[in-house]
Amino acid sequence: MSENTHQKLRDEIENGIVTGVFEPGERLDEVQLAKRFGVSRTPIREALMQLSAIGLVEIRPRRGAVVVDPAPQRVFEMFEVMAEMEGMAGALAARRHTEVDRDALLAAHASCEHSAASQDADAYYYDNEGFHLAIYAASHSSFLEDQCIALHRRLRPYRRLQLRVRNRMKVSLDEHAGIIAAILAGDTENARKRLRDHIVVQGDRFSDLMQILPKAR
Amino acid sequence: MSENTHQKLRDEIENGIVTGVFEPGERLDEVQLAKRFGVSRTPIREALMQLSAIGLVEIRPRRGAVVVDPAPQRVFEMFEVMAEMEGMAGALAARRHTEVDRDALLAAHASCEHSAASQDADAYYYDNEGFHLAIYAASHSSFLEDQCIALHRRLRPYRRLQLRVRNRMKVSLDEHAGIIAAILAGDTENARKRLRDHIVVQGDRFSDLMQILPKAR
DNA sequence: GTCAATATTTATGTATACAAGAATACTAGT
DNA sequence: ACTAGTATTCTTGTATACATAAATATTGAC
Repeated sequence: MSENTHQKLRDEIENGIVTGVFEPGERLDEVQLAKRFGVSRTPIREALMQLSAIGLVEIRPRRGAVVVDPAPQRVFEMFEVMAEMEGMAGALAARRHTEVDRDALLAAHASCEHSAASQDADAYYYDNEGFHLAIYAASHSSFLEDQCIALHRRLRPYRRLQLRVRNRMKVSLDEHAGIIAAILAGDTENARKRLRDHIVVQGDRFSDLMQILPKAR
Repeated sequence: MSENTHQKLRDEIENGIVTGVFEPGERLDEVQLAKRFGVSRTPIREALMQLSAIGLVEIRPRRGAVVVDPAPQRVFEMFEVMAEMEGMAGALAARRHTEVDRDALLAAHASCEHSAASQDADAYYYDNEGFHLAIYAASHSSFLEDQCIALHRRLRPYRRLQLRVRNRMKVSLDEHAGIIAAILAGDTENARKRLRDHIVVQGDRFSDLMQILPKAR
């Protein structure tokens, strides 16, 4: 290992959790992970410590680490907060966006249109992320951007499920169009409201998804 | 050490950073900390890992950990986000607070009045924290509450400075009264606005404080 | 005397060893 | 056969050892 291993392990494991390689509630055995990644327990533990600090895993004393499995109520709250933060990012973006930001937003939106047109849910999922990242960047608040990215990341698994909902891509795309228009027009409160609703809708749909989720496991 | 050491160390070091025992920019030497707390480097490192995950320290590969010293711009952004989150908590509290919450809010407010009356800045600082915690709790969103507490904690050092500003206690108290009234009246948007402004004012004052800060070091 | 190249030292990163608590298996007694 | 108590195993938590990169000091040349 040439460079800092625990950093990479942190990313690997975090990614594994977010993409479902490690399922919620799953026990993360240190020696098992160590073998898996071909390292000793030390960097594994350091990675798990970091993940516990950001709330992705829970470490119970003397009983090891498990992937947190937030109650539906809590996930709903996370969407609620996400909605507010996205709204804030949109409001700031409306006020502060530069020409570079505008081009990035339009390009991201175009990508979404493209993948929606070809009915490619995976591609749309990816491009949608880019769209939201562009908004965060346009807010010109690096702290808000960091916070949004972190929360967005944690909600990934739940958001991914939502694209399976019928017609969601089309609706999402329409909402994006309205959001972009509001931001580029400099209409802060409209941008805030539209983004907030955009996420809240996802949260509302979430209750439907919770009905399906248990079966998937 | 009978129980999980790294957890305690994490809290100790975090507290040290937040209260100024470890100054921003200060290098956190592992062996030094290990000696200081009478443990080996291992749990110290695990504690530092956790602190780096929440952004309180920065770990540069092979170059050790330092207490992060956010640029003024970034601190301002943190206040901006804090304002929005507090506003959200207030809005939710206005809608969802129970009788227990109401009593807690009134009690917290009474404590603030008391310490303000006796011109005790330290006591007011403490009671003020209790007031805000009561609002978070009344929001009945455990995730929002956690986020607010975490951010509130990180802004502690900067907020502490602000009470030195002349008359700040009196003004703060008046604002609290308005906030409580809005929450108890169930006026969500008024509560949001008042709380947002309450924090933003702190942020605005912050620019003044940045002029003083460099001298203090 | 100053700068550069090299040697030494110091601190971090990772692995391993050891200690102790929790989970599990096993044995004995009813 | 089932329960309770004990023994064993397994895993985490902490300490220590070793390797390696960065920082510092030293020496030599100009």
